[in-house]
Amino acid sequence: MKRGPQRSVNTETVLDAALELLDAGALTMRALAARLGLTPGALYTYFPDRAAIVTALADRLLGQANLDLLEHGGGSPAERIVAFALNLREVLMRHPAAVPAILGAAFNGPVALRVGESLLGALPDPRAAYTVMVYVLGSIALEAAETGSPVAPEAERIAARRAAFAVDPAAFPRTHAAADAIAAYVSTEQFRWGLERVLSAL
Amino acid sequence: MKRGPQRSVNTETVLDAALELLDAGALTMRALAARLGLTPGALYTYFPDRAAIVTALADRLLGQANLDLLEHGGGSPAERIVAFALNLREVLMRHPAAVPAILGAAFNGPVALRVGESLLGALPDPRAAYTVMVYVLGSIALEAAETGSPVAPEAERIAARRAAFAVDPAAFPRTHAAADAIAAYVSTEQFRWGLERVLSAL
DNA sequence: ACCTGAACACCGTTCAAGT
DNA sequence: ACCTGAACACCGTTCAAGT
Repeated sequence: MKRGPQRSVNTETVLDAALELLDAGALTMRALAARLGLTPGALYTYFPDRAAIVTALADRLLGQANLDLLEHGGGSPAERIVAFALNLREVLMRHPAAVPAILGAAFNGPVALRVGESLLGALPDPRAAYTVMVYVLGSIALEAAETGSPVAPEAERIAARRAAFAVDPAAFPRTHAAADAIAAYVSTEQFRWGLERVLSAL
Repeated sequence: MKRGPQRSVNTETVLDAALELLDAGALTMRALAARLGLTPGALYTYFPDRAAIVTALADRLLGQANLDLLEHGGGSPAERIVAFALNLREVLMRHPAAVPAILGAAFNGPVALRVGESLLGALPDPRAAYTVMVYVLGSIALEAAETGSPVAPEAERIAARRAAFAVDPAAFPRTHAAADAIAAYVSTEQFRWGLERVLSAL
């Protein structure tokens, strides 16, 4: 399962190992160094501190989303936004532990700038573009917050939510009646439904 | 500025001190104990671990929002949702360091259940209600992520964003042209504008 | 430039023992 | 029930010294 120490260490191999550890909820400078066959202090040759590693990871992950779907995809601007958003959600939900970092470093990184520029191409009003970003990143953040690693398939996660859901029907009648829909809050269908509604208003 | 150790320690006084430390970005069990005139181990009489303190803090903060605005306020359901959302944003933005915890513990706490139930009263379709929650919590999370403590007034934060904003106009023409609007992403006006658009589609 | 060894200044949590 | 003292098993970061 685990690979041995890397042959040659560089910025990229440090990030590779850091992402694996972050996914496992065990990203410490000491664990990272050990995995690379180094002493903790050696890491400071590659990054100034731990936060810089996490920021670089966030930008790199954002870069794995397929921007072509937004820039050169088929269909209307709204359809291209939906396609890109679905892809971004898929990419980020592979690494839920990294999502809070992306929220934090959201718009400082070089990749984030490109995404923002392309989004303004599809949706020229910046207020509208930001509303979409808020919805997409907010959805992913809420979903990631309750997801462990490794990420279970969506159907399983929804079933687990449904099974764990128990509220007093007398105190919370509407919530109790909506249990099925609430369990499906983390579904692709809910994500798409909300996004399409939001886009229809912009 | 700082108060001395509390006279009598209980769950509430622990949370009071914990919130002050969280705001200062310095919530450690040792600092918390010291502020209460205790030894670190004594804290485990009140809470099972650090995470439980943060969760309790998140629920308590959510409880400071005025739910009456949503349940018994005047105007249409949409107007009541806007009024409550503005109030919630104000309450949470007083403690930006606590916001990630609220995102995480969003819907486990007792107060969160009450908020959800009331929201379903104003917006009976659960998919629509969740879309609103995503927008509101997403907005607040993005805003909180870039805010230090203590929180500067909104006008100052926007001016600082505008002053710090510099992108290559050749590489990012649309982003460059939208600089003023982008600086105002964290404004109350942007928050309200987006929320009203979202509500209009639901 | 890259890395080690060792240290510094911290963490959260546990637990026997006291009151 | 509440608290201390002391320990255990960790952290991130720095830095002189080596290559």
